Amino acid sequence: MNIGDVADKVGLPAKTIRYYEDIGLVKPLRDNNGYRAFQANDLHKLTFLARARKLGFTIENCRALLALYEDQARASSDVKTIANQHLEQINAKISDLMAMRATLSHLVTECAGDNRPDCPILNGLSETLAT
Amino acid sequence: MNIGDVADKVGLPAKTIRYYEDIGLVKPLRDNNGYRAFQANDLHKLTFLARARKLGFTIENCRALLALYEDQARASSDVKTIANQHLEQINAKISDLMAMRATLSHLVTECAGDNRPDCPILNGLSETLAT
DNA sequence: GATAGGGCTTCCAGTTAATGGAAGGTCAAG
DNA sequence: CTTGACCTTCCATTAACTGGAAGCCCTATC
Repeated sequence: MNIGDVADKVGLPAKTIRYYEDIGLVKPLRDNNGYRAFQANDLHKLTFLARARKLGFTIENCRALLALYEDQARASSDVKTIANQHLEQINAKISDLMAMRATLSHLVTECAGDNRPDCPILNGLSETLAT
Repeated sequence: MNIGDVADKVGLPAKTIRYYEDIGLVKPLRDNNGYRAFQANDLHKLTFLARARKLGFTIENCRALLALYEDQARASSDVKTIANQHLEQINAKISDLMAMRATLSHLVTECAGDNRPDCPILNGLSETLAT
């Protein structure tokens, strides 16, 4: 299967698939004309990658997960460890963002948002923030 | 004031302050020896930048906010618009992350995490995700 | 006066995960 | 045989820094 069809099937841009080949995540065969010839196994891996990336795993985590995915003798605990670390990072990001939101929405509600120059948002950014 | 002292005061690495000069956010004077000589106004701007960045504003947003900050005739509504757009982006990111967390933690709770190879996390990533 | 240290300077390269675009080869239809 | 849609590679760019090399400057100590 050519790259365009693969892109449609797995929901990744062709550019991204070429990039994944560049960094060694997939190794499609080549036709005589030089076109990439993707096999069923390549499609599985790309689908796997698309989903793992959508869940926010880094490329390096994806590489590790893919290796485990292909290792029939893997221990599920290895996978769980990676997933749990990632969950912790997600939680940390959510906390960060919620703290930002609290501070910023507090500033926004205090701002009249009119034609006058007096602005609690700018004041809040220039004075000490009660974070 | 030299860059090291400024870095300590405003809580930004010296590297970052030089970078901010590179992209035109601050324009410190220079001493005869070529060292940057930061004035009180530079410190205010850098403090402002540090706080806005900590709230997740992009550099370009910071540039716009800084311009408004220095514009005595600004309308507070201009600031509020930027802040509100940013709030929306924060909310969108939080939603994204919470969806990721839901899917991933579901997969994780189903995984035994033992020595056996059977792993619902990898299965979930290779099959269709119930996102 | 020599030297050692710490701080300062510039400039170049690398990070993440792609994305955009140029120049050019290939294929199927009409 | 030409047109248009694919495909190829390669280079540059994105955001916001960060790391490191090579080298100047300043102060203190021997």
